[in-house]
Amino acid sequence: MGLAKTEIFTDKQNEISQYAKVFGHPARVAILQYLFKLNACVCGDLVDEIGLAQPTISQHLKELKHLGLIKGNVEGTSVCYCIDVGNWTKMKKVMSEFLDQDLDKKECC
Amino acid sequence: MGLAKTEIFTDKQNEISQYAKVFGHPARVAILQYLFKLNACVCGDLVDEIGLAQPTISQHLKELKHLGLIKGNVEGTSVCYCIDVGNWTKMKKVMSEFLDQDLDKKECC
DNA sequence: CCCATTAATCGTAATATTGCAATTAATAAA
DNA sequence: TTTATTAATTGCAATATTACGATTAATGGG
Repeated sequence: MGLAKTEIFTDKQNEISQYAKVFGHPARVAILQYLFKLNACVCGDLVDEIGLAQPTISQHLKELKHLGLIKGNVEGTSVCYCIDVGNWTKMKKVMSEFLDQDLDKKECC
Repeated sequence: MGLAKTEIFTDKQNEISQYAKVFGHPARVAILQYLFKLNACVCGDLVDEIGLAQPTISQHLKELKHLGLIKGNVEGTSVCYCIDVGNWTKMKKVMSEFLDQDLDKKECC
């Protein structure tokens, strides 16, 4: 099939997995880390920084933008990307709630 | 292609994306949440709880086990699964480091 | 206007993922 | 030993993802 049966899961479960999915590729992780590191916006030197072709980077940026984790601003011929702090914070709350579950007496085997 | 060029990324970036990838499907999120909720081990009532066929659940469990996030214990004809607390903690550290980056002055657009 | 620069989009090939029916393996019960 | 129960494995179809070459916007400089 190749497609997840999202309708049988809760909105929260789908939300968590959507965020996780976008982090599920090292290129997108690298892009986000680079945007954080620069402390300022970056354009297409992501293509130089990461060793992937321009269309590939563009595609990854699109997915990050689609989830709202980054914003893009046109500056002349280039486009400046940066973290969307508000949405990043929202995402962190959702992911933390999932990751930080009570670990007391969970093992039995 | 369909395959990520993992060799051009750091070990950390690949580690983060691997963890994220396994959380990138609502069924696996649901399985983990259920294991947390029960406060004890579960066997194959995951098949009843989640609405997917037994082979499908089995496959998802395999992926979670492969990353070490859950453990399985054979008990008679059934297998009891539970969270691997130690590895879950390790994973949390890696993911938190990535998610909790400094958000000060990151936006430009 | 013409050309250079930059990034998005399109098309496509290779591979991965998801899901399940059918089967197999493993153990327990009778 | 036979049978029932449970879970893993196999095989396969449908779809998604990844990557990139080629092309297409879109803007700026001359």
